[in-house]
Amino acid sequence: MTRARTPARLPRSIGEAASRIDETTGTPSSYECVYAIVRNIPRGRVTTYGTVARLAGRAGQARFVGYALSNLRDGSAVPWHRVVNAQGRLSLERAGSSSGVTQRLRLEREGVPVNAAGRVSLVRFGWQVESSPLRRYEALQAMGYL
DNA sequence: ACATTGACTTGTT
DNA sequence: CAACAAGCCAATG
Repeated sequence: MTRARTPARLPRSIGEAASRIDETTGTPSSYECVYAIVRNIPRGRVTTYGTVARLAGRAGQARFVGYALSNLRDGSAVPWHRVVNAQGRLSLERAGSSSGVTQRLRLEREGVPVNAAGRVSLVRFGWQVESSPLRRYEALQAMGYL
């Protein structure tokens, strides 16, 4: 089994949050920091890969977030369907993944409309954590990871 | 060790 | 709008 690895760029306290093991998925702990943020996206809201990356202390590493989410196994409790790309589109649909249907259904079930082009209004349904006074550390603190 | 590949983003044309 | 380029970085062969 792989040893818990702490992302080098993260302050120790955040790194410790990241090292919390998710036994259910058995995923590498470096992904756990990403999952921690995603778990805090409220029902009926969506946010972008880039925003999750920023809150996870990985600004500019949106791809890493996508990679982490792709590593989730089926049935995970992490609400991955609330993460869309910067244009408000469902990346899974564009990638031709069958999970795109699941994402669309889950979003619509919680009141987030997806239009025919596979797009969500970030203005109306975007998670507002960015525009709040909360910044990276404070956001994590508020979420109980510091 | 090197190249390729993504559930990405931003800026430029 | 669409297409392209550059930047990003862990995983994979």
